[in-house]
Amino acid sequence: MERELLLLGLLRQMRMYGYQLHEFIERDLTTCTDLKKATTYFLLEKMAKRGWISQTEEREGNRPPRQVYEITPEGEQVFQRLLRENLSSYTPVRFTDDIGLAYADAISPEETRTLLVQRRAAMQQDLEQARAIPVHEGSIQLLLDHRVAHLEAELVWLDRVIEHFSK
Amino acid sequence: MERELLLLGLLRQMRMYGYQLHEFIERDLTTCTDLKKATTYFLLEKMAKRGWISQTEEREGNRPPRQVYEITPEGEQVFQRLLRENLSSYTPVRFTDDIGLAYADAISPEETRTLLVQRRAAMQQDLEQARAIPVHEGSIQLLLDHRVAHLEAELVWLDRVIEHFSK
DNA sequence: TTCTGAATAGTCAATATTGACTATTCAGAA
DNA sequence: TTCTGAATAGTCAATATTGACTATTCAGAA
Repeated sequence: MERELLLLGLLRQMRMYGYQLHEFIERDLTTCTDLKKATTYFLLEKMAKRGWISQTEEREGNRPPRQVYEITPEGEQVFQRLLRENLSSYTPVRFTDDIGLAYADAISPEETRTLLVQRRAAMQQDLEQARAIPVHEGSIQLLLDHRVAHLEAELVWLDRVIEHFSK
Repeated sequence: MERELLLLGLLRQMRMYGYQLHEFIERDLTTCTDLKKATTYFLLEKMAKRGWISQTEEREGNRPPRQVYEITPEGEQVFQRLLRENLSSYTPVRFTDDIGLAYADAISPEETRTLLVQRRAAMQQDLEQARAIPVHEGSIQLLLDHRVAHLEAELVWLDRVIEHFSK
């Protein structure tokens, strides 16, 4: 239901069409979810069927008509419920990158170390990118802080791991 | 491909049947992935078709026959490739729980705070559970350390967030 | 001996997700 | 004016994932 919450929350701020929603999520909400375009359209269709959102065909200039989505009162109810559910509960993060670590004994410590140093560089770069994002207003800033805090902790941990494979 | 790496890595240590693999993953590798039973069987079937693993029907006592899976030389090649790929690359973590935070302005700071305090309790409990796990040997310990380090950083951040909604 | 509920081992139809494609518009270069 | 490649807006068939179910065995209680 997180993806639904995500879409409802955006539509709550303003009516939008699928492409627009996907663009926005890709640009500003990648830390929360990885939502592909086709999935976006699928979810919008589903939520429209359930009456959470309404769709209106609209055309602008010469462009072909677009489905513009708007949240319904029922959708607002669902949003309120999902929001409280989300805020009050905790979903453990999955570290898919750790799978390889579990099998690190399959190759030499030296090679593991070399590979992890590459990983570290990518992480460092991501951290720098996160730090470069200008300060946002409101609660969006919390997400940005989260990303930075998380990556800093990850780097500390990864350095310990690299150390572990350096003997 | 992470799920495939996960399964290949386990089968590399010993031949197993689907139920066994799923049990093991559920018990010891939940931090890495959330792999449902049905998906496990689907992936095993797929990898068998691709020749990464072989299946043998076996029976034990009165029980109905089971498909026992074993890694093939080709599967070992794939494992080696996937392992190096995994170790050298970095996949940003997705914080699905942050979606709600992005929309926190939809409800009062007081209620947000109350809800987040509940979340904090669940997180704290998870941390305590993580700390209670006895020390493992080898690289599995790295994953446990990771979980603890991560949760500690998360708590620090969440406390700042709760602070933010306490004014 | 019979019953019951947990553990074992899986299947299947419904649902969700994705990569790769189509089709149009538009801005600016040639 | 024509061409080209990026941006816009979406679709669709193939693939992956899941919840809810079936079916058997087994240990111990009654």
